[in-house]
Amino acid sequence: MLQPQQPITGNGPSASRGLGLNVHPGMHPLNPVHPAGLEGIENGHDNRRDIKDILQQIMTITDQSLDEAQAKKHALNCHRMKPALFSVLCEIKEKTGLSMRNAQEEEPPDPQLVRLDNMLLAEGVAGPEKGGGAAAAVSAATSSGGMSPDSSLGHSDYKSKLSQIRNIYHTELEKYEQACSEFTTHVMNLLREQSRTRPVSPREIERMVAIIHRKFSSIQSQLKQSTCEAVMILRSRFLDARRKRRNFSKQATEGLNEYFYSHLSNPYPSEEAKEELAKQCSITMSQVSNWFGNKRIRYKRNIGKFQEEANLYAMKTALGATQSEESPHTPNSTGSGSFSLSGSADCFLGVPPVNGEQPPYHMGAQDAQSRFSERLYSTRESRTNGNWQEQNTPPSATSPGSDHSDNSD
DNA sequence: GTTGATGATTCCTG
DNA sequence: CAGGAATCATCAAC
Repeated sequence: MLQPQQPITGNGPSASRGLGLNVHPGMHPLNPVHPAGLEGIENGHDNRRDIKDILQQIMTITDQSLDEAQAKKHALNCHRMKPALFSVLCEIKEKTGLSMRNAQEEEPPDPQLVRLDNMLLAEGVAGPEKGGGAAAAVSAATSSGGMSPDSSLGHSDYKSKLSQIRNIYHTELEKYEQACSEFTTHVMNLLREQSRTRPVSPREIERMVAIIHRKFSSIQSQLKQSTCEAVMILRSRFLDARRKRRNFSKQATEGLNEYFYSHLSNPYPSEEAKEELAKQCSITMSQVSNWFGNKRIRYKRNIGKFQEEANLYAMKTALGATQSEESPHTPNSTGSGSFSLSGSADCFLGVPPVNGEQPPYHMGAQDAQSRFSERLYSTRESRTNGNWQEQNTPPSATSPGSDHSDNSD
C-alpha cells in the first residue's frame, strides 16, 4: 500500500519536522554502505561533498521555520541525488533489519482483560442490551435465595443504575475507539508522508498501529476495571439481601409456622416438603431452610415463649383435622384459610407423649401420619430427629391451662 | 431513638 | 452438605 518512491506531492507541516533520518545507524554520510546507489556518478570527491551538503541540510531542517523548511524540503526532494540516497537508505534498512525488529511480538490476550470482559458480559454491561443483562443478574441474585419477591422495587432501581453504568461505559468505549481510530489514521498519514523521504515498510506501519492499539487497549482495560468496580458496588448496595431484608408475608409465615408446629416432633422438612412450602409461600427453598433453621434454634432456646404460638397452631390444625374428618371431601383443609399443605394432616400426631402422656389429639389417623411423615422426611431428618425429640420436649400444645413448660433460659 | 422480631450469613461440626 | 449456633442487619412497633 505504500509507494516509497512516489513523487512528492504532500507538503504538510508534519513532513517537514521529524524526518527521522538522524537516527539511522548506517547513515554515515562519508561511508555509504552500498556504492550501487551512486551508480553513474563519476567524480567521487564531488559526490561526497554533495551528500555531505544534503545531509547537513537534512540535519538542520528542524531548526528552520516552517516555510523555510518546506522550501528546503522541496529543494531536497527535487535534488538529483535524492533517488540515489533513498535507494541507499532502503538498502541499509534492509540489511540492518531495523524495520523488522520486534516485529514478531505477538502478545497473548491479557488474562486480566479477558476476566474483565467476561465479568462485564455476565453483569450485562457489555454484550446484548436486553435479556441477559440486569434482569439476569437480578434473577440470579434472587434465585440464590437472596431476596423475597416483594423486594422487586429495589430491582427496578438496580436496573436503572446498571443501565446508567452501561450507558456511560459504552459512551466512553466509543470515545476511546474513536480516538484510537483517529490517532491511528493520523499516525498512518504521518508515516506515509515520511515514507517519501525515508523508507517506511508496510510492516513498520502495521507495527506502529499495533503499538497504538495496545496503548489504547490499556486505557480501555482501565475503563473496564472502573466499570466492574462500579457494578460491584451497585450489586452490594442493591442486591445485598441483608440490607434489603423484607419480612415474609403473613400468609407465608403462617404456612411455615403451621408446618413447623404440626411437625414439632421432627421439624425438618424434606427437600420435597421444602419445595412445596417454598412454592406455597412464594419464597425460595433456601429461604425455607433459613426459616426452619432460625425457627428451630429460637424455639429450642426459648420454648416457653413459643408456647402460645404452638397452642394457637395446634388449635388451628386440630380444627382443620376435625373438619376434614367431618367432611372427607376436603381432606387437606387445615383451618388456615387459603394455605394448606399436604403434609399437615399429621397435626401433632408426631409429637411424642410428654412423660408418657397420650398425645392430646388422636384422630385415629396414625397411618396417614406415618405415610405423610415417610414421604416428607428425608433420611437426613431421621438422623437429626432423634436429637430434636430428646432435647426439645414440645409443650402441651393444646392445653394452655396445664402449662408446665420449663421456660428454658 | 430504642427495642424486639426476624431473615440472612458465617463458622463450625458430624 | 445439612444443620446448629452465633451474629449481623434490617424491619416495625412504640
